[in-house]
Amino acid sequence: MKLYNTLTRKKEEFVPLREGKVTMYVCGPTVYNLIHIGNARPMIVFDTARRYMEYKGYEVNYVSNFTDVDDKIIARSLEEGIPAEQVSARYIEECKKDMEAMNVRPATVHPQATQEIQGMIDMIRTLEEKGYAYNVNGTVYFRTRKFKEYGKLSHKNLDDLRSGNRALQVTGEDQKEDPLDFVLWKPKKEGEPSWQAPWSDGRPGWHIECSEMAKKYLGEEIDIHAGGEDLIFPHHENEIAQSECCNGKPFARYWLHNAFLNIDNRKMSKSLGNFFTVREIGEKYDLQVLRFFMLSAHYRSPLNFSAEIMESSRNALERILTAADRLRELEQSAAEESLLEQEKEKRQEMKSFREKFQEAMDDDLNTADAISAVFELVKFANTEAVPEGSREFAGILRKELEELCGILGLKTERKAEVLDEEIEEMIRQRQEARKARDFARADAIRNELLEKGILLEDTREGVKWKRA
RNA sequence: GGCGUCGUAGCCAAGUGGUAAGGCAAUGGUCUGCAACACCAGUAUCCACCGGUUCAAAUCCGGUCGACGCCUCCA
Repeated sequence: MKLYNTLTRKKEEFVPLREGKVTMYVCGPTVYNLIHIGNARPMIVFDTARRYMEYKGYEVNYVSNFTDVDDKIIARSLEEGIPAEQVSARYIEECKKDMEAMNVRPATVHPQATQEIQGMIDMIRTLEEKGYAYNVNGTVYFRTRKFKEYGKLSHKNLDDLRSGNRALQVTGEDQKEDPLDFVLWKPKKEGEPSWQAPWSDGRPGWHIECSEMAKKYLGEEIDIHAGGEDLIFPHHENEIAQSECCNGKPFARYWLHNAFLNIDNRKMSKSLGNFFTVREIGEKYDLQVLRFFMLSAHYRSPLNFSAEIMESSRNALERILTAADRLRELEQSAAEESLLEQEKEKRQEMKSFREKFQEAMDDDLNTADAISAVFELVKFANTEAVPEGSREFAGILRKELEELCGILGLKTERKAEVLDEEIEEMIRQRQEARKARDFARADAIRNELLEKGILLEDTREGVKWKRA
């Protein structure tokens, strides 16, 4: 498969360091609040990448961190008058709930920064010993000038960066040797969480967290490092500097970055406050719809979120679920048991959809194109699986649909749900009215149910319902 | 200012040199008591605009206009 590598700005054939195994690190959220739908994009996209690689037979060691020490968490803890670790513990739990609802699988490991402080201190010491770090009154900085390749990921010209940073230099960063130097360790302020270290009681800089956690759980050299495109600079650039200077070898071979999610064509940002949490969206839609929406565009294209597009996504996903429901019914009710002659040919024909799907996914995870292959399979199933056919054929199609959807992390089975006795009774009454050909009454009951959010469908197999 | 991305039907979105996938919405039809689901049909002579290269371009090159991202915490 080919992946677009930010480092080389090219699509490259993916070859893991060790055959059959993939090590992958995805930068996770800072847990100071419920996650927003922008956070959800990398989670969904890279979870899909992981699922596809596993489908291809790779064993994927997938690590995604929680940043649980940070200014915003501290601010929140002061606001609520509770310890910072209570704030982060709460939002880690909430985040995991959202992930589950989006069908994002738990990572192999979800390390937390505060549990890995000693490793970070060790890394900083090594950097200091090698001359890549310096201590000024308890604050330790990374000496970017000493790392010749600094800027290779973001393809930045350091002189431009330095001139662009003039403003920073005059605002109290004058103790740095160079405006591009960044913090590895900072001393605590009153009331902040802190850890003992050779330079001061304090806490690590943001970038060193990921360098250390990737190293500890995946090794000094990893296959894939991923995250949002805004992390390219400075976060990932700094990770490269720290890791490569400390370990003396290349850090990540493939750098993957997802584009941003906009809201009604405007950038979403925490500081602007125009963001939706995943939780809020979950109140209006099944979060499978959000997942479908996220995968309907290529991960490197900007994606716009709006109510209209979510409606469209909901309906599109419904089409897939309806087809899956129908196949499951045919598996029970079709006339024949085993494959008919003409169905054997159809089974061969069916393989083209999977081929198209794989081709799309092999091409830098083109999920939009892969979804189109799923819809072609849906149409094929709706047309070719018939009550007069065999249960085996319906089953083959059902499994095919389930597997392709499964790679995308889309469940084809609806949540089992039991209706209120009152509603069941209304449905029964309507059936009686229909039997008596009292259609006025039948329609009245149907409309009443619709107002309660229950949509009825009369089929050959009897009356069915779903949420409107 | 530096680096980079994008502009395809009402909406979303693939396609990146060989003559426009797929989905949503809308329309007509079949099915249905009526609906819903499903199926069938048609639906962009054309891919922001201008010019160039080529037998051939939405796809390559140059320019124009427009939208946007990073360079600062941010997925």
